Amino acid sequence: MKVKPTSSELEILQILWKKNECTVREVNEELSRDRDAEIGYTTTLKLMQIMHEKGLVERETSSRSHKYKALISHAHISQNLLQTLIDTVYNGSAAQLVMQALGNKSSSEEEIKQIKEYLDRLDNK
Amino acid sequence: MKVKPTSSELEILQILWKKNECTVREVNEELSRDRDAEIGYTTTLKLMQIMHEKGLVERETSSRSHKYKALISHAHISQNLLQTLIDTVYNGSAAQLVMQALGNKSSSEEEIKQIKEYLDRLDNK
DNA sequence: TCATTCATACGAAATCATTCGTATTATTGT
DNA sequence: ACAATAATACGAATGATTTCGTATGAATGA
Repeated sequence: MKVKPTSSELEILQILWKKNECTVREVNEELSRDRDAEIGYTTTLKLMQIMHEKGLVERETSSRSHKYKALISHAHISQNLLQTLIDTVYNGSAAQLVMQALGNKSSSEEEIKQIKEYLDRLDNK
Repeated sequence: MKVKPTSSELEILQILWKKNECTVREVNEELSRDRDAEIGYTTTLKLMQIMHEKGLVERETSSRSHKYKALISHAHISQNLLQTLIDTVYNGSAAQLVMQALGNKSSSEEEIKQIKEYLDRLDNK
């Protein structure tokens, strides 16, 4: 149950989650856009081949340019990363993390309303 | 402004934050306790020397066994890691992260109450 | 057809992080 | 005083991740 994608692998998974299905070229272009530097095509290819060996992605090889898909869910990985962060940095307290997350300017009125509703729903169980 | 401690460095920072000031030996013992394997003294030493070069820690060299202190705050790093997680995994939405964090069994009644109070306080501004 | 283009496969260099061995020097207790 | 103990410094092995070059073969179009 311990899936630990490296940080490059995570970047690629992001893209696959967003687009659902991708060729290496698509991923490579997206990747080069995300970082500001250009990244070699074969670099991306190699990474994705390794991910395939590890079982992180599956691929459709019927057409010449293979189509890749993520095999682990976004929910699964994010849950994992989140838990790791809570354990290692917030000393196990989800509340602490939550409060820091909300302390940012990045959370709007609307978001906070959503969260309150969510908490109310949690309460009613 | 981009401080990116490696994962070993982060482990050491945890210890320094908790104890405020440490010798290499103290860190080494704590570290060996945290992982279940023994870790060589010089390994820890080297790591801390590198952290010193990088400016992650400062040290007091007046006594024979140097005293190390973290130079970056827990708040700063955790904010950073959190923001990275939100950006890369939750597509910039703190609310999404918060909801997933609270969906765990790891958050107790008490924690949820705390968060609600916190949100109310946020509202009154 | 055949040169060009574009895909995969794969080895290996480059980089970065972790780990430890050894040398050297300071401290301590008998 | 001096053997044993314990600290730093530092080079270098190991291991993991990232990057790319080159070989090869399939598709494309002039």
